[in-house]
Amino acid sequence: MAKSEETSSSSSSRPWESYHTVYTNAKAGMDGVDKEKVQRVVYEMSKGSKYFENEERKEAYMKQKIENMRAQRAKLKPADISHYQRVADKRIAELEATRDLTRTWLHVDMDAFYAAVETLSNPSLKGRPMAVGTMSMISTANYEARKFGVRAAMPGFIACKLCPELIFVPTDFKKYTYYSDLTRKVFQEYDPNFMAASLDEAYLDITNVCKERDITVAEVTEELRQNVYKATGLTCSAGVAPNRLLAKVCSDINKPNGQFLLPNDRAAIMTFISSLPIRKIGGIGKVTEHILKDVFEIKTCEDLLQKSSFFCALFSPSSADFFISVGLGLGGTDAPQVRSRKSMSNERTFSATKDETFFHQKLVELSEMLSADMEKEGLHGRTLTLKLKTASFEVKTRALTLQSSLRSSKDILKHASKLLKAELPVSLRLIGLRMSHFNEDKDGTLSDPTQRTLLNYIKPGDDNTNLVDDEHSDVKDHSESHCYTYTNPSRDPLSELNDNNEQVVEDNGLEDHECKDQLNAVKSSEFDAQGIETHSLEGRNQDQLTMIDFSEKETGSSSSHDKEALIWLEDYKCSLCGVELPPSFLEERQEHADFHLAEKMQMEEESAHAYRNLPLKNRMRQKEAVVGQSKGRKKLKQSPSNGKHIPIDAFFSKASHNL
DNA sequence: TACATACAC
DNA sequence: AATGGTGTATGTA
Repeated sequence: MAKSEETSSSSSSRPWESYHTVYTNAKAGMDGVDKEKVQRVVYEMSKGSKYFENEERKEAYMKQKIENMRAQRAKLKPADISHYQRVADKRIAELEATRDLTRTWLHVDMDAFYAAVETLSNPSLKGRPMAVGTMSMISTANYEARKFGVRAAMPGFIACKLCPELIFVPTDFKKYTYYSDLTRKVFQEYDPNFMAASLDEAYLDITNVCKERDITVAEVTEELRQNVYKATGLTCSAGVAPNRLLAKVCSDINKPNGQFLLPNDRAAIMTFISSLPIRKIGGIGKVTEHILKDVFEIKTCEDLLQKSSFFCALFSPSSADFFISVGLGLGGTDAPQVRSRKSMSNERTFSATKDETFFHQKLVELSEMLSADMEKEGLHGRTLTLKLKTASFEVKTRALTLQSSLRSSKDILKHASKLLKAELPVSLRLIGLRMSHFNEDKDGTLSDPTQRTLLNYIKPGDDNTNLVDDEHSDVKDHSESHCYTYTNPSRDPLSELNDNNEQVVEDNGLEDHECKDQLNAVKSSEFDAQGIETHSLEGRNQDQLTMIDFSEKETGSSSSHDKEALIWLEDYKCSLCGVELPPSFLEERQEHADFHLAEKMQMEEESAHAYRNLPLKNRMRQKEAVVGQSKGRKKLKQSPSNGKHIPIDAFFSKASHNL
């Protein structure tokens, strides 16, 4: 009753309490945090935004879902309930029979991993509140920052408000991967088949080590953590339990730099589980917690077992099994199997726009990235999914399954743009592409992984490629996304040419300057400076490349097209205006050509009389002007839509005749 | 198969 | 000014 009083008053007098974020959940290092203040600040910074509106929309949807479930629950008659209770009891017995207490699982979790690594490479950050990420999004915060309520997944500008002293460090996945590999070498000594869950988490079956070395679980765990520290200078926390689900819960208990052991004993497990809030369980998130609490008054894992009849009555069998298993303290104990990847994707966020030329450009980039990533793993896919996030944060996916699998960026682009066209017009803030339904590579054209030109150049010798490597394929990240402009092999030779280019050298100097400023402002490490340098270098090389492509082809083919005919340079760019349209855009290209033809005819007609009387010299000059214009456009290709005579938007608008 | 959700890090 | 990217699983139609 005290609770209902609370909720009813909060919506009117204290509006921030009804904005349910994830930022005030109990988390390691957040003990002394003034939650009410955090809640208020987050609300103040968020309200009125598109994001906020979307959160409200989602919240409303959830409430609806809860109401539906309540109604269904209310429909159950006493007879139904006793029926489902029998069903549940049977299922409980069956699941109980699968309990395996013979294995000892250890879950390791590095403490504030990204932040800790950054502090290692820049010790002046020690003891100061710091976050890894940007003003838009924080990946990790160190413990000093967490005291202020700053935490992962919080936007940086809100964190700033909570902690004005907060230092931001940009993410550098190369570094984290390097340290992650060091930790994994340690893990390997305890379990050669350990499961890497992410860069900073792993599951180890330490049953055998304990037996073989005849030492206690506690000793093994202490030793492992000590060895991780020796190898990396980083602390970690560990949890030990008879299954992975519980081990994960346990590793959180004495975080940071601590461990917690749950004995392989049923009574101990049930005691442990009984008071455990369901939200601590991996797989139970904000929504599930809310539903279980509001519809069934379930807060702890013990409650899960008490209310199991409802699961059998109202949830799918697999959900019911999951909830009951959790209530029994069951979890995975089996040996990790090698799972093949199911999908591969990339997506980019940008400031919301309706610019269809921009969309097209994004699709080109995403297609090329995705294609390159698939090639690296020798994959071909059959299902392509386009992901869109509208300016109002609504997420849409549009999928297409093909008869035969594909991988080339052109094919991907062709289908992706078809999917996108059907959605126009829209205002978007994100576009993504996902490929799934894989077939293994037949022709074995695995590209050599030595192609990481820039990485080698920037940070030599960071690699120990003989790591254990499980399914931690989620390690693709910024380091790779930065490289996408280099993934087109046909361009690589040119990029080397550019290294000797005078202008690039000059720009390098400029960039250095910027990096130093960054360094001072952020008090960051030299790695970061290099990261920045990498990024902007690529952008410039891209421009350089395009120019070179252009002039080469222009001079090379000028003899053959005395009528100023449109040709597709590099099979890709219009020789007349520079617009980029891959061969797969057949209709688009035809229209584009028609446009130029019409334009030319009109021009000729208008100036036919005067032109014919001009001396040859002037006619040449006129032609040069066209070329010069094109070159200029290439340089300014960051804003491609401002070219009046490029009707690319029209291609997108005419969605219908391509479907 | 298509799409939306939920979840994790 | 400003709220990410990658991957899996699951429910539903």
